[in-house]
Formats: sequence, C-alpha cells, structure tokens
Amino acid sequence: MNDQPGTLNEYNPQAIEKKWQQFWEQHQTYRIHIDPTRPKYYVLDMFPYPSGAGLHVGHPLGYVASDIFSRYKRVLGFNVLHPMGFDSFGLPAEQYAIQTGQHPALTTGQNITRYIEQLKNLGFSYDWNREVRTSDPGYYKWTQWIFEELFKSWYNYKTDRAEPIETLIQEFGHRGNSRVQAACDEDVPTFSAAEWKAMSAEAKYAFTLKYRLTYVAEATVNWCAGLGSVLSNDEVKDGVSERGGFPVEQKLMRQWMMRITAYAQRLLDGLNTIDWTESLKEQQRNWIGRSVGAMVKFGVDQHADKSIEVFTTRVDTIYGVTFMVLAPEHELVSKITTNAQKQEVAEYIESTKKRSERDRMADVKTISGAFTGAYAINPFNEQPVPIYIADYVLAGYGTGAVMAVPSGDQRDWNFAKHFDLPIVPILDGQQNLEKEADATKEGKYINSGIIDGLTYAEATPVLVAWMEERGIGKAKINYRLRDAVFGRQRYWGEPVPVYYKEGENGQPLPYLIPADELPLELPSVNKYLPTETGEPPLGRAEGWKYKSEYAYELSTMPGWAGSSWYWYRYMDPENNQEFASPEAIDYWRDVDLYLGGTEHATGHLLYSRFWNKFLKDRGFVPEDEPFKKLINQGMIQGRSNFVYRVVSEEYSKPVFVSAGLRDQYGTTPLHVDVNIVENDVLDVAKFKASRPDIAGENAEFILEAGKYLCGVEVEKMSKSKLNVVNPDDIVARYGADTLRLYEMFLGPLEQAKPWNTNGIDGTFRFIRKFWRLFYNENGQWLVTDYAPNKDELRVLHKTIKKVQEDTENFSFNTAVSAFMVCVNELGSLKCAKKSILTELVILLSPYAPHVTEELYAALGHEAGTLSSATFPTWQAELMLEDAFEYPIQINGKVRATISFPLDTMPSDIEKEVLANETVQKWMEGKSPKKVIVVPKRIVNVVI
RNA sequence: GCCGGGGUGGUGGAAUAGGUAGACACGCAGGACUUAAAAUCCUGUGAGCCGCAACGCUCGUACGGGUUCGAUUCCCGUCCCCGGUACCA
Repeated sequence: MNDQPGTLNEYNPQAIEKKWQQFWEQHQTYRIHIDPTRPKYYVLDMFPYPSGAGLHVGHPLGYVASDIFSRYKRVLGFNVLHPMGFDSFGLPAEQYAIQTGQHPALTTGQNITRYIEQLKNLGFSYDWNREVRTSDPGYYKWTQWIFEELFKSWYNYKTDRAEPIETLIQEFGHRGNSRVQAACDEDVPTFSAAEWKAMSAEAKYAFTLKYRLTYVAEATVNWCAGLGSVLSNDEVKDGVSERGGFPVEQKLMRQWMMRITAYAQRLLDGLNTIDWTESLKEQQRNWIGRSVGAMVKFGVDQHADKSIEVFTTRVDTIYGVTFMVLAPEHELVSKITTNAQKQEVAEYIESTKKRSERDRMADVKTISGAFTGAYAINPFNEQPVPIYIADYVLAGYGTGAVMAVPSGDQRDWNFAKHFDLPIVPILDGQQNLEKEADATKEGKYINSGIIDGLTYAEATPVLVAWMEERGIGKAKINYRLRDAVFGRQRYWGEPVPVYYKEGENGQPLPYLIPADELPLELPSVNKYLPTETGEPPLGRAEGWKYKSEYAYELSTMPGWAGSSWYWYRYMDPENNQEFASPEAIDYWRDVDLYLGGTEHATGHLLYSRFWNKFLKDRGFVPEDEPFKKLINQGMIQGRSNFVYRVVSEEYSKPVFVSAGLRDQYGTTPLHVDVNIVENDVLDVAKFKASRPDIAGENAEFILEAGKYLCGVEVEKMSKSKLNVVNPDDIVARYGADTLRLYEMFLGPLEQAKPWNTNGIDGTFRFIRKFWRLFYNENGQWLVTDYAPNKDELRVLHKTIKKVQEDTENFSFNTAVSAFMVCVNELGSLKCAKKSILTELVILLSPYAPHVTEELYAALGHEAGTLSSATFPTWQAELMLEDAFEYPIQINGKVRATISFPLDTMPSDIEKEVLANETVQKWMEGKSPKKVIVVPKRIVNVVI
C-alpha cells in the first residue's frame, strides 16, 4: 500500500471530500423542510454521548448504514428526515468537572464540536440545522415540561390511558375513590365523596400525589456511595456500578419515581405491532415479566388478625402446599416468630444481610433457611403448614412470600428435602418425585379436595371462583417491571422543576415550578460535589429565584430523561412555544427506521416507548409506538495484537519470537499497538522505536518467512490494550468513502465483529477502479454520450436489482460485493457512457457520493446530491433484456436448456412438458422415465 | 438453568419457499512492468486423486442419524461458541 495514494491524475479522496464538504455547507444541500406533496421517511440514529475520547470506531457502523438508507429513500422520492444530535448530560463530564473544576457545559461543548467535525468528515447527509443537545436549556425546558405533564396526570385503568388529574378529582367529588381503578400507591385508604369534600385543599392535594404518574416515594434504591448517587437497575452490573465499578448497596430513600408499571401491559402488547428483532422484543418481554396467576390469602395460626398473601402462577397446586416461605425482609417475620425460634431467625436474617447481592446471585445451590415456629393455614383444607424464611424468596417480587409446593417446584423440592418436609403428589401424572419435582400439568388431580379428578384446564377456574366467593383470593396478573426511580443526586442533569412548601402536618409537599417559568436552569455551583451535610451538589446552587422563600428539589433527572423524547425535537428544534409544533408532528409522526445498539433494550428503548404512549394518551402525538422498525448494528470489538517475549536465562537481551514459532519457546505475550501492525505483520523498526525500554537497539527478533507475525485476540476496545483504532487516521489515509465502504463490507450489519483493517486495501482499490471508469490516465473526464450496448445494460441492471434488494434487507456487505463485480465487469467492457453512468451513480451515490463529482455538472443534476427517480424504470428494461434459463440435467449432467422470456412465467406443468419435448428431441425420440421440474432453475431427468 | 442467535477454505464472509457450495475481498504463490522497490495489471488458490495435457473423478458446510432424485438449507439427537437473563414463586 502506497502511503500517499492519489497523485494529481489519480483518485484523490482528501481533495474531493474537502471540496464537497464545503459545497454542502455552503449550499445547505441536506437541509430539509416539511413538504406535504411528498411522502415522509424518518431515519434516526441513536444519538451519542459526546465523550472526551471522540467518535468511537464503532459509531460510524450504524451511521453509515442509516446514511445509505436515507440516500436510497431520497432517490425513491421520499422526503427524508435524517438528523443528528447529542445526549449531552452524563456522568463522565461531571467526574471530569469534579477533578478539574471546569464546568461540564464547557467540556461537553468542546467534545460536541469535535464530534461534529468528525461526523462531517465522514460525509453523512444529516440536516445539521436540526441538531439537538439534551443539555441545552432550550431543549431541557421541554424535558421538564413533560415531567410536569406526567405529574399532572394519572392512569385510569377503566379507559386504559393517562388522563389529566382533574378527571380524578372530579370522580373523587362524585363518588369518592372506591370505584376508581388507577395505577397508584399501595397505601391509599378508601374514602367517600363526602369525606373528600370535607378535606382541606391541602389534604386533597396531598392525596392526589398518590395517583400522579410522577410521585415521591420511599423506595429501596441502588445507592452508590462512590458516585454519591442513586443508580437504576440497568446501571448496576454484578453489584457494582457500570460506570466506575464502585460497590452498590440497597438503601431506603425518598425519591422521585415514574409510574411506568401503569403501562406494563400496553408496553407488552405494543411489541406485537412493531418491526424489531425477536431477540430485542424478547428482552423487553422478559424485563416486563408478565405472569398470570392468583393471589391467595393464608391465615396464620394463633394470629387471627394476620394473614399472609402469596402470588402463585399455579393455584391448581394449592393442595400440595406443605410449607410457606417468607423473604427474610418480610414485615410479618418479626411478628409471628415464636420465642423458641427467635434466635435462629435473627441469626439467619443477620447472615443474609452480610451476604452481598453478588454472593447471593453466584451461589444458587446452597439451600438455607430458618423456621419461624409459626404455622399458616391453607384456606382450602384448613391444614396448618410451617412458615420458614429463606433468601431464595425475594422481597421485591410478588408479595415477598410463596406457598411452597415441593412436588411441583424444584426449588421448593430442594428446600423440602433439606429440611425434611413432606412432599405430597397432587397430579396422577407426576413421576419420580423421589428424585426431583415434576412441574407437569398432565393428568388428574389427587389429594386435592374440591378439584380431585379434574384436569389442569378445569381446575383453575373452579379454585378462583371458590376463593373469590369467600374473599380469600383472586386471579391476578403480576409484572416483574418496577416503577422507575427518577432522581439522581448529581449536578450535570436536568433540574427536577419542583419546590417544596411545608404542609399542615409539618411534612413538605412538592409543587411544580409554573410552566411559564421553565426552563428551570441548572444553577452554577462552586463545587460539583455533595455538600458537607450530604445534600446533592445542587444544595450549593447560587442564584435560584425563590431560594429564600422555598426549598428547591435538589436532585436532577436520570440520564434517560432527555433521550426519551428527542426524536420529536428534531421535527421542530427551534420551537420555543411547544416541544414541537402540531404541524411538524403531524407530518413526521414517528421514526420509520431506528438504528442503534442492543444495549439499550431495557433502558432507553423501554422508557421512550413509555413516554411516547403517555404523550399519545394526552393527545400530544399521533402514534402509539415511536419506532416502527429497529435495526441493531453489531458491536465493534477490539482486535488486539501480541508480541511474544522469550522467557529464558540464556539471553542477556530481549528476544521476541514470531507467533507461529512461539510453541518452541517459553514466552510471555505482550500487547502491541495495533497501529504499528499491518495484516498482523509487525513493523519491527517502529516497535523498537516505540518501546526503547524493552525493544531498543539490541533486541532480537526471531522471524518466520522473513516477517514478524503477531498473535491476535478479540477483546474490548480500550486504550490499555493498545487496540484502539481512530477513524480519523483511516480517513486521513484512505478517505471517508473507503472507511464507509469498508465498514459495510466487514460483514452483516447486525453481527458483532472485531475491528480490523486487514482488508481495507480491497475497498480502496475498488473505489479507485470506480474512479477510473470516469477518468483517463491523465485525469481527464471520460464520460460521453454513446448509448450503452446490451452487455453493458445487462451488467448495470443486474447490479441495480441486486443492490436494491440488498439495501431493502440491510444486507450492505453483499451490496458492496455486487458493486465490485459490476465495476470489474464494466472495466473489462471499457464502458464509459453517459446513460449507463447515470444509473450507476444513482446506485453508488449512497456509498461514494464524493467520487463522481463531475457527473453532477455533466448530467445537470442538482449539485452534490441526487434526486433522480429512475429506479422504477429500469426494471421494465430488465424484463425485456433477459430470460429465465433452465438447464436440463439428464442423469445428473447438464445436456440441454430450455428458456422462457421473463414476461411469461410458465407453470411447472408447462415446464415439464417442454422439458420432456426437449429431452426427447435431444435423445432422438427416446422417452425419459422421469422428469422432475424444480421451480427454481433446474430440470432433472432420470433415464 | 432458561431465552435468543450462530458453527462454511489460511482469514472476513457469499449462497437457505431444498437445486452447479465457497460470490466478493483479504492473504498467499507465480508472472508482467521497473535499474530496483512501491503502486498497478494478469494468472492460480477447499482437500485429495488420475493424467503429457484437455477432459475428468472422489471427499468436503461442527458431529451422528433421518426425509428426498437431490440437504449448508428441512426433521431428530449430540457437542461447541456468542449475546441476554438469572433463585420471578
């Protein structure tokens, strides 16, 4: 590879790309507007967090794909919205601020500038006039506004949608709250209309707080002391914070929460209406975790006033219950434990507390628990069963209590064996109960009171009816999904627009900052750390308007707030009156194609769907689902190179052995910078220069075939592993088009793959060859006006067809291959004719918009872009040009062909008759034994 | 464990309503050009066999079976890899 590709007469990407970037900027080529005469198409990339490291080499993968698709849709006549922006609130900028004292807005701004520069270098067709930044006050004004709208709303299960809080207050005034079916706090007492009317205005207000979609609650949260903040479940991995790796503990705190659980069922149902990958939908389904079952109330022996409620998905096994298990944290534990068992129970609770979350997860096999001494009464047969506590029952799921059926559940079975508790079979279909539990639903019930002799399908309704009659249980659907914690004790985020006033009972009540005073701007602080009294950094706020009168909410919103609605802001980014105008929303509606990584499956993508459904309920947006189709680009992993240092007393100087020969020596592998390795061959001179400490002048290298080959391993891309490849370096050397094409060529878009540049020369050669179709060896323009011949048309039409199919399927790697074949074939045909090239450019422009600049002028296109809509016309030409040919195999060998014009699709029978005739002719009248016609392309004949 | 996706040359990967496996590219080898190198171009390149050559033959898509005229593709079983999730009652 020449280090300076491109002389004056050669393809010179640096000059071409620079020229066209300036041109696009000047002419605002990619600026788009609402155009009711054309259909819209919205292509969205997941916007990046602008980190200090600059654009990651994995980012362009998805951006290139979405850019290709945007260009493709434009060529087909769509008005394409293709914007970019920045998710610019976040922890790293704040950490940096803590270390350096620099305002996060400053560093964030610098990072964004760099990102934009890099993105523009890559030639994306974004409309930069629509750029958004979540940390701009003009943007987060509307994030705060949505928060306030959520606060002003409640979820009505009767209408199954969110409604303004006024409709709830009205209902309270009419009939109290006994008939209200709402998503609300658990501790809401029932009251009548009269009682409601008797309440003070403030008491009424306090009451509504239990129903609003954002609310304050005492919640167990993931508290990370290292970061001084609360984290969401998806920010915690293996008991430590995802960012920074600090330990995380469970802590009870007053927190802003969002009632996403109100939408659990709709979030589940909506998945059936959208075109996402099955694995992603499955992840969301698991996260929401719907299970259908029943709540059953068990009495407690000696405690007539108490009962234990359990959730079960198998009420039909109720007669097989031989013990109960409570979570150690369950509130009844202390009340029902007998004196004799007190010490054992206390010890057990103590030991579970010591076990970290991590230990509990890692160690699933150890069976432990303690007997409380109390007994529960099975409401169906009045039999007492012992109550245990055990840490395999989770306080956070269901009621924190389970009815244990050892014959049907393996964990219960294990527990029963360990504590020597009875195992009662309840179905005649159950087998091997001595060895393991059998969760079958086959057979008829035995030992089962009112359901004896029934089947599974018959039993459940009988049991539920029996329970409901007596008020001891009911059918119930349970979700794993929890309400989302909405506060972070951090500085660099949207301030929660709330202040507090002390109420009658001395408790502070939250009130919204009036909407016309939004945005509540992030105040400046002298330090980005929590205050001495342990308040969040906003405790240091200076210049807050009402600070002397009221206490402000000091937490900020979580990272996902700003990203949960940003696709609407692109529709109308400058609007200061609304988050986007109804006109813009009505035209652009929803995202037709969304590209991004799978890592957001249970975070961003779930919260966004939640907010969207809320906005829909309140009439602000028209569509129920925000992202119609979603493609996940695979993660780009790092590809590390290694050198092998020989470990031996024999040598006084450092010795490195090539990878293929390392088995013959004892060696230690060392990471080596991938940027001084090409095709896994080490540049020894550069290596020596870069590591004088170990590889200086007198180091020895044991080569194979004259080269030093490096070892390879796929790892996460990181600085310490010396495997980071900066896209800028590639662009500087080969040009953006080569990088773009290469990233597409690397493999299927959705597949995770290690980044390596081993094949990049191939795509560079291709683009150069392509360039040469247009220019002669002196760099002069070659395009002329001759009509193409049949062979040339054939090549073009074949390519157009293939590329269109591949593009529709997001199979860009095969599309690039098809281009390569096309250019090779045209090259040998010496084809350089205007009409052919017109079509070729339409195809190629998504991938290489810079290469063919002269064409814009020569063909009279609007400069710098392509708007020709010739796609529909070529297909007709293709039909006239070509024919289907069916080879006829006789005893496995091709001996003849039959052909059909493309406009007449023969039936299989017609083919068989024709094949028969052809074979007979070929064999001079002999008749074949068997003719098998295969629809696709081959006719087999057996004689 | 469960759920989802995979296993094809030296490498990245093509091809699945069943129909010439290995497109395209990298790498490698040989050749042309060159004082030389780089770049470029041409030829070859799954493994093996036969032969002067042409033609041709056998085996090959993780492994073992099955269905079929025909299986990388469909079915059953096994092994391995990647991603997600985790005591969810």
